[in-house]
Amino acid sequence: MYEAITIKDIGKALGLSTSTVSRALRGSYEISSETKKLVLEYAEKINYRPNPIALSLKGRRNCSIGVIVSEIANNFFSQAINGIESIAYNRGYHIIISQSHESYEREVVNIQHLASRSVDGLLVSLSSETKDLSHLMHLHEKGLPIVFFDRIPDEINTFKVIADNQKASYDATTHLIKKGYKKIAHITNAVNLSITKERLEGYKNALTENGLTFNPKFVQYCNHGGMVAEEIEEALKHLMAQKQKPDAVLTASDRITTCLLSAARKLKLKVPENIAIVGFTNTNIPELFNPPLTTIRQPAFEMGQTATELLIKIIESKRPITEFETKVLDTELSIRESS
Amino acid sequence: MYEAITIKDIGKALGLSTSTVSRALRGSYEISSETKKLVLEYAEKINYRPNPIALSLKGRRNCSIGVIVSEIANNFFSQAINGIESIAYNRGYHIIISQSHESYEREVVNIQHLASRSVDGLLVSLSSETKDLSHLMHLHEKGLPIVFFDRIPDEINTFKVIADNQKASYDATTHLIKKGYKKIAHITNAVNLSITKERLEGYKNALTENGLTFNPKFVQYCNHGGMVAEEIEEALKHLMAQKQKPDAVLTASDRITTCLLSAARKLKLKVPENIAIVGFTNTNIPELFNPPLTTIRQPAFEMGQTATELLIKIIESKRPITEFETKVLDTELSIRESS
DNA sequence: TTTAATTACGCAAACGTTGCCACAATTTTA
DNA sequence: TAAAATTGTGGCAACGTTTGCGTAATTAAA
Repeated sequence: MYEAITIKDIGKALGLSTSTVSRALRGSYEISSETKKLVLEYAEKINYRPNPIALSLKGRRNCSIGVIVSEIANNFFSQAINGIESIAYNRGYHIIISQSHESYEREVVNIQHLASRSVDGLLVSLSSETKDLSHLMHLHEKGLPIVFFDRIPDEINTFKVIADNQKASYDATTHLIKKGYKKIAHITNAVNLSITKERLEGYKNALTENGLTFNPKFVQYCNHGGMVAEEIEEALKHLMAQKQKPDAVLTASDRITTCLLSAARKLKLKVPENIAIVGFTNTNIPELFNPPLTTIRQPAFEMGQTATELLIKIIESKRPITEFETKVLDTELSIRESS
Repeated sequence: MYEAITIKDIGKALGLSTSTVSRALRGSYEISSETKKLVLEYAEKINYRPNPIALSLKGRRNCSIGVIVSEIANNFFSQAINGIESIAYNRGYHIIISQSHESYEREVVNIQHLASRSVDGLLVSLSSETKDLSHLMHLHEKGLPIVFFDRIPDEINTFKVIADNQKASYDATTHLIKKGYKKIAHITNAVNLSITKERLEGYKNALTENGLTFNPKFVQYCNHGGMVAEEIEEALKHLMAQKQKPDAVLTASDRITTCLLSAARKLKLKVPENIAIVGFTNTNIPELFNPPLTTIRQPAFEMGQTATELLIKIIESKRPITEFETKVLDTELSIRESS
């Protein structure tokens, strides 16, 4: 369709074979400098661009990175993607973004699509439904570079980048306790996500270290991670229907935090008088909410950058890397009027 | 690297030639039903997936759509992308998302990358820097299906999908006038964008039809469309430094709207007492702002859906389509306390 | 029974590129 | 002066798939 210029056309025009042209373009030492010059100049003139598809077929790198996240309509992920892009662009890589919408099936399909289009590496944040990792394990074993960020698995040994979730929710919970709240609930993501476990851990630790007992009924899991507003409303209703009503909530994701504020308003609960809110969110405008939100901000941009640097390191490494680490980045607690 | 199963492997295992296997898989009439069954079952068993790269090289469709927007960290675009995906997924297409970050150069590079990876079609919303359309024109002439949405060009004749921007800002401005505001400013996007012109037009019309004179000094253009917060702050300062100070502002994009609210707060301006705000934004939570925002909501999801349906129509059409139209979808004005 | 039509399959080329091997021409070494 | 090494280039296979053409075997028509 787009009859692009090929190496053949150049060869024909210059009376050279395709192999000579190919080598000339790649600057091979076995081609005379006159021929090289001739080819290079002509290629430049007619604006020749190698066909990446043909290169992929040949199994060469094509300088593209696949990214899969659950939702781009999420401040954390869109900021992380911007971080990813900022590094990728400078290093000459293109990124291809895909969403799982928290669906295991979509995750599998999209990852397979990316792999089959032979991206050079994958940046993955798992969907909340994902329990079986064989789709990724398989690719990883075959040598496809993969770096996980935010929502990471235990089973695969590679670079991982996360925020210090445990410390973040420990600090946030401690802040609530210091403010005098004693019945602190936790509305969080799907139970199997790494971030859920880490954040729950920090929350628990803060409670017990401050002499409060952990009440499992105060933890509400949202399988859709806030994508379905009703879920959060239900969670809040559940909490408020208990004889022990919470006086504060720690929320574990961008959407859960805003949805909860919305739900509280619907249920005519005043924030923070009836219920205080501290939440993980990467919104740019926490102070514009009513009331201004106390937030835990993840270093999304930096996480994206770090993950990408590590991925490119694997991709471009001469020898297989066997020593991996998990980078843990600090979060930022900003106290405002919602708590 | 990922030694995937090929048609050759199937052939070898079943004692058939690759051509027979290929035809059997595609259900060709010249293959006996037994052979077909044999091949199909075996392929299913070993989970054969055709290599999309090889297919692309052969010039066939590969069921992928390239999407380019300025920023995914923008409610309008992320919702539009979700609309795009909802249709694409059902029709068996994958989408590949790319951002221009309002940069002409990035737009060109990314579009070329998408085209060279042989996507079947392109869904484009122009960057605010884009004036020269030759990169797209060229692809369009070669027959690559393209559908524009939101930020559309005049020069290329194809399907386009937009919101009724003119009516939207006409109605919003009229609303402000009815509320008694008389000095209405307009903070908008880069001057060359289609949406900027359309929205300015509606704003002007509303003013003149209500006996107010249009004051060019009341229009502030933001080349970064709100991606740079300082830009909006500057714009507001400019407006408030005039002897004729505005008493209301119509903002023309997601980020401009929220940034303006933020800037107003910084400048100790009360909303709506000192300055009323009505803005284009697709935030899910306009009522959570302080004050709740009067918004013009674009049907982002539907726009994405419509654009995708049209694109697939072009892609799958047997004969070239020559009759194109521009779909105009209605917006929704929701009046809240900011005006 | 001979010829024609049909069925079911294989061979090989093509897509754009790379990389191994071969080979002629030139230069160096013995 | 013959043999060997070097230089610059072309030929060809390969990546995975599709497809036009050829053909053997079977069936139908004459």
